[in-house]
Amino acid sequence: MFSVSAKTQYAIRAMSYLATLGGRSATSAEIASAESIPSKYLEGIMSLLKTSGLVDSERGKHGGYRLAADPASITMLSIVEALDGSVKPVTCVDAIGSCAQGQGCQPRKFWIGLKDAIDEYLGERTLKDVTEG
Amino acid sequence: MFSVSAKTQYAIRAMSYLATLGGRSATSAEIASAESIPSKYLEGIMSLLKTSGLVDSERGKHGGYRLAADPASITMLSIVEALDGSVKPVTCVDAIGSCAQGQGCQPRKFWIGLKDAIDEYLGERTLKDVTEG
DNA sequence: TATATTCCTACCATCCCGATAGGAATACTG
DNA sequence: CAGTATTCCTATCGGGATGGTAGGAATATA
Ligand code: FES
Ligand code: FES
Repeated sequence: MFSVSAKTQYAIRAMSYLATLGGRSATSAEIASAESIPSKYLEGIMSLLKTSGLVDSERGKHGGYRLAADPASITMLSIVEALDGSVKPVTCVDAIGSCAQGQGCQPRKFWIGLKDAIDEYLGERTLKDVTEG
Repeated sequence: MFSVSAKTQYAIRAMSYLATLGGRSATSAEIASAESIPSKYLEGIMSLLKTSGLVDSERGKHGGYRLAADPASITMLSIVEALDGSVKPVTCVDAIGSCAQGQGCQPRKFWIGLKDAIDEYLGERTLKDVTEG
């Protein structure tokens, strides 16, 4: 239960690898090789990270990816959300009525509390913590 | 991300309904009707709850289900685990080496910390809290 | 015997996910 | 300009999980 998608695990390992380079840039292929990630699959992941503004990219020869910010200021929550979207134990977390149960049910507050607990854990740890810890 | 299966949501609503009966027993059909759950699907869910010892059952005419314990002593974690298994952000939470990454990777502690945070939240709330709150 | 229920097994449709393929756009190099 | 290395885009595929249904066997009551 609550298993994390391979996509997100890959993304975090990739970000972690970039963090060890001290600002140097790396190609998708280099990261894939270093972290044992299917190379072609990683390309798509890096694109998502780019779209979310977590990494910067340059195309063409000598292109590659680099972190867009300091590892200490990139929260794990931002990485997770970039790939799998925001934490939603149930579909009605923000808008009540978006559940199968129209008007909300008893356990709803409980699920929202769970979301808050997860968000808090993910939000207060940074890429730096994870890479060094 | 981290969405809860319909199965588990159904189970919690069913347990919550049983909790309101004050020890009286209810048939699967009654619960299904009261909580708008596909009746035949709920049958399977109730069986799982039975196997896990969370409810008691009686067969035959005038059979049905009742809570096996006081709502205040049934943790939400026990319900969740009965249906979707234990919380496992990554496959190697207990046994290192059971991940694709053989020897463990940097983010592993981070994932285990997440598991602990979720387990704590689920473990310290009871069916009573959820049904009344 | 008739009826109401739990319980068991099989099945199905659909969606999601991890992964691959092929190429277009872009940028550097000589 | 030609060649090459890279990001980026789109399409596709196989497998597995998931939500849900069907049918009936076992069991208990009346
Ligand atoms: S109505 Fe959304 S969780 Fe019950
Ligand atoms: S080795 Fe299990 S999470 Fe990385």
